[in-house]
Amino acid sequence: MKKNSPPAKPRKPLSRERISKAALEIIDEQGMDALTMRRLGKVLNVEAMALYHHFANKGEVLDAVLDRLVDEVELPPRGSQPPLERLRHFARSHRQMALRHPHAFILVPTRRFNTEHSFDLYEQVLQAFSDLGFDAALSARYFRTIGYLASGAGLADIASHARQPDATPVRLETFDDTRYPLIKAVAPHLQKGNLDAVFEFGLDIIFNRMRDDAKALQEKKGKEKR
Amino acid sequence: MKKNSPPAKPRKPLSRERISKAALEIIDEQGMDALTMRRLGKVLNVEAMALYHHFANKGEVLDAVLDRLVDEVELPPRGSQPPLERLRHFARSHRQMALRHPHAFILVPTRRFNTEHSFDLYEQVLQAFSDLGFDAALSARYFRTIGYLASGAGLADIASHARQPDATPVRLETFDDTRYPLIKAVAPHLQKGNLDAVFEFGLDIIFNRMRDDAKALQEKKGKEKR
DNA sequence: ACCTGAACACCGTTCAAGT
DNA sequence: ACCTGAACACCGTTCAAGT
Repeated sequence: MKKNSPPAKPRKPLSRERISKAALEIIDEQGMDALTMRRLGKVLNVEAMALYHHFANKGEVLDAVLDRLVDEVELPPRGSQPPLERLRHFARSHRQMALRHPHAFILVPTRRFNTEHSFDLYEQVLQAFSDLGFDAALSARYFRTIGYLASGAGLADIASHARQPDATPVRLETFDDTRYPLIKAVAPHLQKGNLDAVFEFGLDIIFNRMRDDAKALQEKKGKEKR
Repeated sequence: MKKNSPPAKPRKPLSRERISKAALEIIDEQGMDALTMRRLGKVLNVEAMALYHHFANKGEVLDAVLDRLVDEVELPPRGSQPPLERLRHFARSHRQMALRHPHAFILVPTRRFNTEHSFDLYEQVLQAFSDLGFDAALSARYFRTIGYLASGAGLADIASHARQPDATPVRLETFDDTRYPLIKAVAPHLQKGNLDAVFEFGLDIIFNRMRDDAKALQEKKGKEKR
C-alpha cells in the first residue's frame, strides 16, 4: 500500500545544466536583476540553498550562463567556406546572439571568457585567421577589432531599444528643431530597422581591409616561391 | 554661551553634484556593487534616506554618474584641428575615459545617453562629420562604427585586466602546449601594454576609410562647381 | 526645505540539521 | 549525496515624524 505522501512532484535531480538553463530563461524574460538565487530555486522547485551544492556562488552560475551564450555563436566548419566568409558569419552570429539575449549579453564583454568551451571556439577562430595567412600579431589585432565591433554593436543596439528601469530619459522631441538639428537629422538612420545596415557598414570596412591584407600576403608568398 | 552640542560637523548641504561625485568615487574605488544608497549616505555624513530628496531613486544617481563620465570625453573645438583629427581625438579620449573608470564605464554603453549634456556633445561630434562633407546617413554610420569600436575596446580592455569577483577562470597555462597553440601564440600580443596599439589598429582602418570617403566627396563637389 | 528612524520586503551566503 | 530551514548581515525604498 502506498504511503500517504503529498502529490508526487516527480522532481528531476538538479544539475549544472538544468540550473544554468533556468537562469538564462529568467534573465531573458525578466532581466539581469531578476536573477536571484531564491527565484532560481523556486523555478526549479527547490530551496535556494540547494543550488550551492552545484555552484560555489552566484558568480559561477553567471559563468555557466555565459557558456550557454558562447555556445550559440557559430563558426562554420573549416573548408565549408572561404576563411573570410567564415569569419564574417562568426561576427554576424555574435551580434545575433546579442539580439536574442539582450539582458544576458552584457556578460560577454564584462566577464572573462575563461571557460574551456570558449577557448575551443577562440582557437578555431584563430585558425581561420591563420588560414588567411595572418601571423599571430595580425590575427590578434583583427580578432580584437572584430570583437570590439561586435560587442559594441550588440550593446548599443540593445541599449537603444530596451526599456531601462529608473531611467530619466530626455526625449529628443521636447526640443525645438533648432536646438539639435544634426541629431534630429541622424536619428532616423539609427532606428531599429536600420541597425543591421549600420553594423554591416562597419563590418565591411574591416573585412575589405582584411581581404586586401590577405591578398597582399599571398602575392608576397607567391613571389618568394619563384 | 555655547550650547553643549556634539562636535560640530560643518556639514555642507547635499546637492546632486556632491552626491554624484561621491558615487563615482565609490564606484572607482570599490566597484559597481559597492555603490549602495546606505554607503553613499555614510560617505556624505547623512542618512541614506536624505539622498532621496535629491534623486528619485538609485537609477537617477547612476544617470548622474554617467553624465560625469560623458563630461570627461573631449572633442577639440571646431577649427583647432582638421575634422578628422578632432574625431580621432574624440575616439581616443572615449577609450581613455574607460581606462580611468574601469568599474563605472559599463554605464556608458548600457544606460541610454539621454541627458542634455550628452546631447550637446553628440551634436558637436555630428558637426565634425558634417564638416567632412558627410550627409546624415553616412554620419550616422561612421558615428556608430566609431562608438562600437570605442565601447567594445573599453570594455574588453577592462575585462582583460580587472579582477572579477567569483570568477572561475580557466588558466591558459594549465594546458599543455599542443592544446591551444594559436591562443598561446596570440596571447602576448594582447597583453596590457599592447592594447593601445590594438585599438589604434582598429581606429586606423576606420579613419583611413573615412579619409578616402571625405576626399571622394570633395572631388565630386569640385566637379559639380565647374 | 531638508533630514532622520523605523519598518518592509527583499538579497547572497553560512551553518547545522535532516533523509 | 543532496536538500532544508533558520539565521546573519546586508539591500532599495516607504512612510511618518522631526527641525
